[in-house]
Amino acid sequence: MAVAAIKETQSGQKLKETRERILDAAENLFVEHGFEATSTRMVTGAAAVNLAAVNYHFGSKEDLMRAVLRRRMAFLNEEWLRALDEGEARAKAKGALVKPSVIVDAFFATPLRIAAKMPSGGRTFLHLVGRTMTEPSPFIRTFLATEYAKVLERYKKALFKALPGVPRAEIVWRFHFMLGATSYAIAGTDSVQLVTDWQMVAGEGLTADEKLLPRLMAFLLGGLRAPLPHH
Amino acid sequence: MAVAAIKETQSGQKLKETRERILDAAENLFVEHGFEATSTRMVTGAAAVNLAAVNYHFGSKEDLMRAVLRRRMAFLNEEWLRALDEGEARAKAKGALVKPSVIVDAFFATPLRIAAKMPSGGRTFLHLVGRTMTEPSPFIRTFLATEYAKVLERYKKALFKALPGVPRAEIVWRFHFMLGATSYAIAGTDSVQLVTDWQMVAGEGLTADEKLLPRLMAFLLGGLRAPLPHH
DNA sequence: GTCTATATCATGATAGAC
DNA sequence: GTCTATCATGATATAGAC
Repeated sequence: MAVAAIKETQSGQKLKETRERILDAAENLFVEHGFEATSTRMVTGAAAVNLAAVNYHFGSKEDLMRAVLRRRMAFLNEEWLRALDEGEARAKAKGALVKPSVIVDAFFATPLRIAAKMPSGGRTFLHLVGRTMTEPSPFIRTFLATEYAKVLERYKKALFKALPGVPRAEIVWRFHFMLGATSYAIAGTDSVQLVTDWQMVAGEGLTADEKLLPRLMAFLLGGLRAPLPHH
Repeated sequence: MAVAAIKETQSGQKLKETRERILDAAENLFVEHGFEATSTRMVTGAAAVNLAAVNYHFGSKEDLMRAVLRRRMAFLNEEWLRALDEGEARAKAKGALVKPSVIVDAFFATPLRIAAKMPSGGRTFLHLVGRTMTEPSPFIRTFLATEYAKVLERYKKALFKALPGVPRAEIVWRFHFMLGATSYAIAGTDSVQLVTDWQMVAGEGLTADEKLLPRLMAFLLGGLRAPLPHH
């Protein structure tokens, strides 16, 4: 192997490692303190890279945040579409409509299943997904809106088809309620400590319990299937 | 009336007005941008008071945030306890257990009813309540934890009594899910715009619709009453 | 490509005149 | 009680050495 090739490989790997270290550190800090309260100094310090590295590799702090989100959302979006495709294919094979419970599972259980398969248990990933849903910074909200748009459109249409008797406005409302319940449960920002007299590992929060998934799904489906309110 | 008395009254009113103006401006800005992204200069600018006024009247930016929260939470806590007292008194008069739906209504509908009675429609108040539930700043979370502790303890016990057959852990989980659905719905931070093909006043968000309350209650009760997941 | 050093600016907070 | 002036600090971002 030529020396030039080795140098290129090393250079490429080193570069990738630096970028990745920054992304990892930034993800952790953004999740823990939020975007605004996290400084680039904290990021470069935690990543053990130079102060200028963030701007060199990403351009700005906002662009770093977008890169952090994009890295996770790309895979999440793929998995969301894959899960819905699979549900629809199964239903088609049986010649039946897709059940609402299948759609709800495909959407809301997918992040939890991704997290469960991640090396660290994926708690940071879940916190990221949940916390960003309530970030006030406008650029994050517009970024998420465009990033999620395609997937959400597909799920919305799937739910409309699966619930032909239900007014569409009601379906949309309930989808938002489900989103709220889920993002709060996985965000790890729960300041309401109701759990003191019931065993829970200290500091681990709701997401620590592996029973979260069945519990959450039961709740969401109960809410989705609830009788319609009087008009 | 003596001149001294007039002066005292004027001075007292002026003081109250300045403090209140700061609190109003801070509430709006904290709700819109979050605590970290809001500077004291933005607050004093919006309140049209001097830059030093925040520190003079409140001590620090954190103390200002606590004052903003306390001003609303005090009344909210009272109303929460009053609503639960009323529900329990009614049930006692009938010699029956308090129904879970009464407890859920007392807790989750109370902020919405308070907001509806407020002059501006109380949207800022709702956003404040919902938004602070997911603020990452540690001092806000510990403040909320202590501020809400007493009320939450009472509601938790009421729910345990009202649902004698249900495992307590399940009740606590579902209370958290209900909290998440509600705070997300009222926080006004929804970046997931699913509502494009269904009429909604631009920029008003979910809380603008006066149908939110019945819709939310139907969803929450459906979730609370859902069949328990398999263990 | 990477880091040192620094430019530029906004922040929270305070001292002291009035 | 209110204001002006200012402090020390920490922020993002960049210029230029290596």
